[in-house]
Amino acid sequence: MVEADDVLSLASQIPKGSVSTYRLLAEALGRKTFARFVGMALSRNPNPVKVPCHRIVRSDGHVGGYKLGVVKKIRLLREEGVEVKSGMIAEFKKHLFKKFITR
DNA sequence: CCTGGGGCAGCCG
DNA sequence: ACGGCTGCCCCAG
Repeated sequence: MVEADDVLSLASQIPKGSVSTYRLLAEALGRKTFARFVGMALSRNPNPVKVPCHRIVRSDGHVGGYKLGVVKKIRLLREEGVEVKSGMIAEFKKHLFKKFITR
């Protein structure tokens, strides 16, 4: 059974300056159809300090949504060194983190 | 480019 | 507790 906490646990593994995707988290959970649920789980638990939800974007490199406002999400990413242009992550692949520790 | 359907844990009535 | 709808999405058409 996959729970919201599993999502948060994976999300917190993303290092500063990197980004990952809803899809990758879903796959790390072993359920590639969970992308939507991943977003909801992050939204449900707004813990900006422990869980950097702003580092999670859509699989096509588009920024995606953010409970506290997309504008804020973009600002946070920029502060960490990830440039966002026209709603897209610049050099998406370069910043992409996908080595999640699962168990 | 836009549209629709899928998937399922949570939220809300 | 019960059922229906939703959601920080994804992909095929």
